Amino acid sequence: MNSGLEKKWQEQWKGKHIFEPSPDGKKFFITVPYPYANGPLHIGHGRAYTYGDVIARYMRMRGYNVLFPMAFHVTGTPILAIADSIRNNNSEMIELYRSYLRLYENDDEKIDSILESFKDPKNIALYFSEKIKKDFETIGYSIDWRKRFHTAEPFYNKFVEWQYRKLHGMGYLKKGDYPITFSIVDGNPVGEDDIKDGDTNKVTIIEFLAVKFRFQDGYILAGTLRPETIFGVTNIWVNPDAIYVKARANGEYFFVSKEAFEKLCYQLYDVEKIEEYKGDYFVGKFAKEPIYGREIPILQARFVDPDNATGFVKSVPAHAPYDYVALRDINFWEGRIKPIPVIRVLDMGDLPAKEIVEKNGIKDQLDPRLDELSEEIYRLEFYHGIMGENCGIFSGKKVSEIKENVKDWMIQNNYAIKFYETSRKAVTRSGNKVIVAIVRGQWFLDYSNPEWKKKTHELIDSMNFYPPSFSSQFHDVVDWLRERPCVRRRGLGTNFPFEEGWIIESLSDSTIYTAFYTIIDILREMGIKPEELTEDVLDYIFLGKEFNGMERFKKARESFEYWYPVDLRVSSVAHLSNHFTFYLFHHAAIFERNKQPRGIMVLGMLISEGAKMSKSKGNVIPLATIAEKYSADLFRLYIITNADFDTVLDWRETEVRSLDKKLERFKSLIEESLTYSAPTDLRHMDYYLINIFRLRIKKAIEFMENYRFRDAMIEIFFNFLNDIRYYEKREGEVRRKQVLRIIIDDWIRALAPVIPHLAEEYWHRLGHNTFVSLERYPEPGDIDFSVINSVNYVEEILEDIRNILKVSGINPKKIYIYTAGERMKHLMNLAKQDKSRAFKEARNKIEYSLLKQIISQRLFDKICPENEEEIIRNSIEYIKKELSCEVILNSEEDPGNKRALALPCKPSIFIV
RNA sequence: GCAGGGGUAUCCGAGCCUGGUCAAAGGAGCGGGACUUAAGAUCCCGUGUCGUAGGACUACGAGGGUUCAAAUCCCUCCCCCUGCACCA
Repeated sequence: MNSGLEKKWQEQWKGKHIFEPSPDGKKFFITVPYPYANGPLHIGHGRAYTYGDVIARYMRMRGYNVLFPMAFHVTGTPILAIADSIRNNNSEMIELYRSYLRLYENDDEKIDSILESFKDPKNIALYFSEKIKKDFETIGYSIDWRKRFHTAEPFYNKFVEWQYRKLHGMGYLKKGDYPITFSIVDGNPVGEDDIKDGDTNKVTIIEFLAVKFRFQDGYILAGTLRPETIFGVTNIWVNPDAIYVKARANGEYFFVSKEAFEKLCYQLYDVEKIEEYKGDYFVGKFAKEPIYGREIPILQARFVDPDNATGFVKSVPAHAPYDYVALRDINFWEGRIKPIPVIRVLDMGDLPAKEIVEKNGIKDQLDPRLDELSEEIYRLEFYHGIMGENCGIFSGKKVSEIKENVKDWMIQNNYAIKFYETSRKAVTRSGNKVIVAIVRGQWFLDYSNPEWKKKTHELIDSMNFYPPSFSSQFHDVVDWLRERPCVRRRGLGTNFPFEEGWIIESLSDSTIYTAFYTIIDILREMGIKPEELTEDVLDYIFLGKEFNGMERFKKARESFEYWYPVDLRVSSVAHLSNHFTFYLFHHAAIFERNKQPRGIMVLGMLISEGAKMSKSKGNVIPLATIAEKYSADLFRLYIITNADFDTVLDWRETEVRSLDKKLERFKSLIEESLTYSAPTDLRHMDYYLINIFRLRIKKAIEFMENYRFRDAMIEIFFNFLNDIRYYEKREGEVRRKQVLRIIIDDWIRALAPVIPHLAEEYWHRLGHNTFVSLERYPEPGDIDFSVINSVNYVEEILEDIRNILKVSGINPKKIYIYTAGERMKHLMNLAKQDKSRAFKEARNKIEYSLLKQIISQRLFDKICPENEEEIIRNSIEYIKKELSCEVILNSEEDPGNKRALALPCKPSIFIV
């Protein structure tokens, strides 16, 4: 809508390089996490950058030398996977990308050729980073594009490598085994994106315990999530129709289902199949439970799923509804099995499973309600259960306290091994089964290191958070972060420096890159080659360690010294428990105290028409269409004003349109004033408008100092628009146009951070030839509150009169107003200090009841003008006009006997 | 499960940290009026209940409590949302 005007100023800013600062004066360094460049961005991404930009622009106008850079993230598998899909002619992916390209291209042939180029992942990253940059320019962000880079560049690889050398040197890297979701057919780990419905129905990894029951020359493995009930095991369940396997692993023989065997191949070492059986082979045979060596029977049950855990289930009929019902179905194996209670719960008998099953009238083992009941009993026993006398060293302990200990104890005594299973049956997008595999030799960032945690806690204590409550949340996250795998087998990114064949994972390579912004353009400008970024060089630049030959890098060192640390990092709450926290950890580890982050601003998420944006709902709004469809300034104004920064922001078309009307109103107010000049003979209402404007500016600045731009804009945009409307009501349109000229310069500067294009345009049309973007933010100046108060006072009287009219239904001919005399003022002042003394001074009933009113309405706390009569007299014409009838002030006439009832600040009123 | 956040009038959404000035900001919607040939836009008034004088009553998820006074502080319960690890 404004695209011509907006483009004009964007080009001017760009052409004059006004957002490309050099070290000079007091600095402010603000960053927003870079986006992943695998497609067009939507307005959700725009929220963080808009906030960042508004702050950047505000701080610039407050006299800071502001750096606001950005770059592009390309690390990881998604871009690779997209290129693969396009190469494999995956029609879904091709259509998706075709639709993305249509946002930017209208020539079908060109789209095809670009799609063709996407078979190379680098081209996807390059194409979209270029487009994202263009989109951002259309929103008017004051970004310093000289700092741009992407995370697969050799320069960046050197930087990340350096970081990992530092971390390794400090002992913050670790190596070990790690369970992951995995596809056997693809031979790859799979992430949420690779799993069918993985985004809506998450798959997590569940750690089962596979209990070892001695059977023939090996062990039957029975999976369980409740190891503490092992003491009450009475039998083992097997599915008679499933296929089972005898396998060798870890030097022992195991019996498990065929499916479990496949999983174990990826969880244990050197797993080998020896023989296959049908499930009924086991039925009626015996195995030995590991604790006491009791012989227990193996029985058949249809509820046993061979594709869940090991395919054998240990049976604890006293506490597991499934087991109880299955045993009941076979008449407790002709009475030879008796449930063994091992957990006591108050208010329940010995056999909770029996109780709950009978209470709910469960008929057989396929009843779907059994899942819920199992859950219920689990909760009950976990939180309120005590281990019985037959539980060895655990007897008498609370279940919730020893559950983990039982697990450890069983593993240590070789009674059981771990078995990992997915939380639900899952397949990849191409339909291949997902299992849990253990990665050997996985490298981790050791976030559990107490010394590292301590440093990070200290950092958090030294920082500012917006909103402040997030400080404690960060402490919490730091406390329970554990080892985090930091390398992957595939994807774009930086090679792991300590072992071939690994790539540093995408979140792990994006922790301290804000430091890189300070030097990247200098490296390029000076023709420095990536391979020159040796450990010595980067130690010098970032840590100040001198070395022979450091002269060449002096400029980079100085730039880092000047700009670092980041003063404010802005991003959405989604980054809290990952990126933001890693950002803090890594800074705490690597940089000196005075180079650690100073502030973090956490934004709420953005939804569209009341729902989370998603392709399936069709409510995703691409950033690319915003400037053209609405105008950048309208978008920015909406983002800033429609919700507090720390709450959910809902993009609603109807609300955008209604905001647009407000913006149009603003535009016409300004434009209508351009041809007028300021009046020289200032009147009462002129002073009112000037002073209320100053007051609004003052409040706005106070809000903005805490980055509360919404509140600030409510003052200087919405409320002030209302002030102007009120002024016009009282003084007329022409006068309004004239008087606005007095404050128009200040007003435009005040709004410039949020609506920079309009501000720039009007600033120039007012005859200035500087950029408003580089002007100083207005100062409020002295505020005369008496003018403001007197206007409010008159409005309160009007409100009272209207209320009386409404209730009484009188059609007024004459209105009498009486202001309070000195006597009542005196009593009020007394009441403020000493209520009982005031009552003593009351001379009569009327005074007494008025005093009561004063106290109950707390009139003495109101800002009450001294000269009430004069104020009303000055506005009497206005009052008459508003009520269209005669208004008589402090007349000798007193037809309603109201004169004596006047209170300070609350004149009495009589209407005929 | 673990952690965090929330439930406010027709709807969206402020306020609660620092209790009173809160029938509760700001929008949207709805009703009435002005303007207009009309529609739209804009502006004004109204929008819990009752009330022939500026008031009273009932209200801020439910239930208790603290207090002269609670949407705001404390306790219990119910419900909802977000993140949880290789996914950027």
